[in-house]
Amino acid sequence: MRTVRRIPEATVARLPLYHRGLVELAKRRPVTVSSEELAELAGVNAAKVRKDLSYLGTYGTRGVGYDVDNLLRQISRELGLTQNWPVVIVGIGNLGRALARYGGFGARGFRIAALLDSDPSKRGEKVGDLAIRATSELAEIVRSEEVAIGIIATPTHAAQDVADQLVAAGVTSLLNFSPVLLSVPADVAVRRVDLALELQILSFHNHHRDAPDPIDFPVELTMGFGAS
Amino acid sequence: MRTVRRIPEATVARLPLYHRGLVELAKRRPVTVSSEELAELAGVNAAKVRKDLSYLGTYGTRGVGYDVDNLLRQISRELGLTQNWPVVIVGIGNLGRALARYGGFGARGFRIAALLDSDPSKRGEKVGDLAIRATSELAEIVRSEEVAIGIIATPTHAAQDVADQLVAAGVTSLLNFSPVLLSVPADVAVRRVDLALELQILSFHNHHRDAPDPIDFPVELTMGFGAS
DNA sequence: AGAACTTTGTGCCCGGATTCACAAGCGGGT
DNA sequence: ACCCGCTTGTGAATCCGGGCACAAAGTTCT
Repeated sequence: MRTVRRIPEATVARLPLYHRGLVELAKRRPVTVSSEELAELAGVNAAKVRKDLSYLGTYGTRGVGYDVDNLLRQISRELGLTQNWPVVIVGIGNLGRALARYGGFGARGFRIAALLDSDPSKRGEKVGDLAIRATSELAEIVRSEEVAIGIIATPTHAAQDVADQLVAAGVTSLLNFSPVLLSVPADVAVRRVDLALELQILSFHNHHRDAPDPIDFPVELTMGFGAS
Repeated sequence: MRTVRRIPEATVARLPLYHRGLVELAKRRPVTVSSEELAELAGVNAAKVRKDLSYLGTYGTRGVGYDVDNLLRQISRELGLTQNWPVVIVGIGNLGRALARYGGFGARGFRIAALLDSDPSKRGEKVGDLAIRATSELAEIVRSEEVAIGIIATPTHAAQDVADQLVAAGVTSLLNFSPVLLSVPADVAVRRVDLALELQILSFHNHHRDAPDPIDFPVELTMGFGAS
């Protein structure tokens, strides 16, 4: 085992799954988990679990499994969830409002620092226990609260402009709900959540289930994704 | 070139990107696109665009590019977007409401057939131009409207139960917004959108940007994802 | 007609990720 | 103290997807 290996992106994307599985598990049974059980919880292969966890270090005990509390701590540390990241939500329309009221963030290491919208008529309106503020306050808020993550829930046409403002203010990670491709400096991390895109992928599978291309034979539908 | 090749899952996930790019493009300039331009629009490599499109058939013209209208038609056909898929949304809380009012679905081949919620006090309430109905009507609605796609926006604890009901009613594709792993028959396609998970991945990158593990050296941050 | 240029379609290689399979290591029982 | 059973950690094989680079094929210009 090496000093500290670089963690593959695919593994990073699964760590939150293990994290959640362990949180659930910890409520019931604060002892140990085997890679087999954890794999079950996360919906992946047991060997993958072991390899993923081995990137974090050697925290398992052969013949026994992993100590739940310790593993949870290690994953949290690796994901940086020991600190409470402040996030700002820009664009308080239907989606922004829903995100603002969504309880799941607070429960998992994130704190909504501010809600911003460019529409003056929304100014001051309360959503949950935060008031909507002007986008002009963005830079000031990001600086004073040390916000590192920005959520973009604006209409499509405003997304790039908002992204630019967020980056200029010092935000280094963006979660983009608009269906456009944002152009940002290479050292800014962007993740996009595109709802219509997800439906279109499902549409593809529906379509090819009912009407497989004539020449094609009913090939095994490899639909393990999503759950996997 | 073969008869009809199986389309790789990775390609399927990109077809919607090309689709959107082409829709935008078609508004301005109804002529041809090169793989280079399309790659730019979708944020991917030009060779990848050509390879992806070659799975659909040979629709390009060497020395010229692809006919925008035709390509759009072919991609739509492949994704099954020529028909207007009816979808039901189950769980009309913050998120369900936002999804119900989100205009993006209708614009891209989907029609919201019904909004369902188990809470009797919401029964009949209008969201957009649809009234909220009882989950007991689910089976009837799915059958009569031939709904193939279900969106689960319920609280976490209800998600599996709702999934079971949807599957029992004949829905073959699920878009799951709850952070749990749904267990469904192998021939049902599931995609999960987990908001907290996305933030946790961003958290990882933030964390490892500020405080790379001491033993580790500041390795090149491979953050092309999301935008790529 | 032919040369010069453009852009597709794809063979090939490479790197990353998944999975298998097994040796190494730990605990419990005798 | 030793053996047996269980579970981790990881080499090795495989699979899949990305990207280069180039031949094939079309267009335009002279």
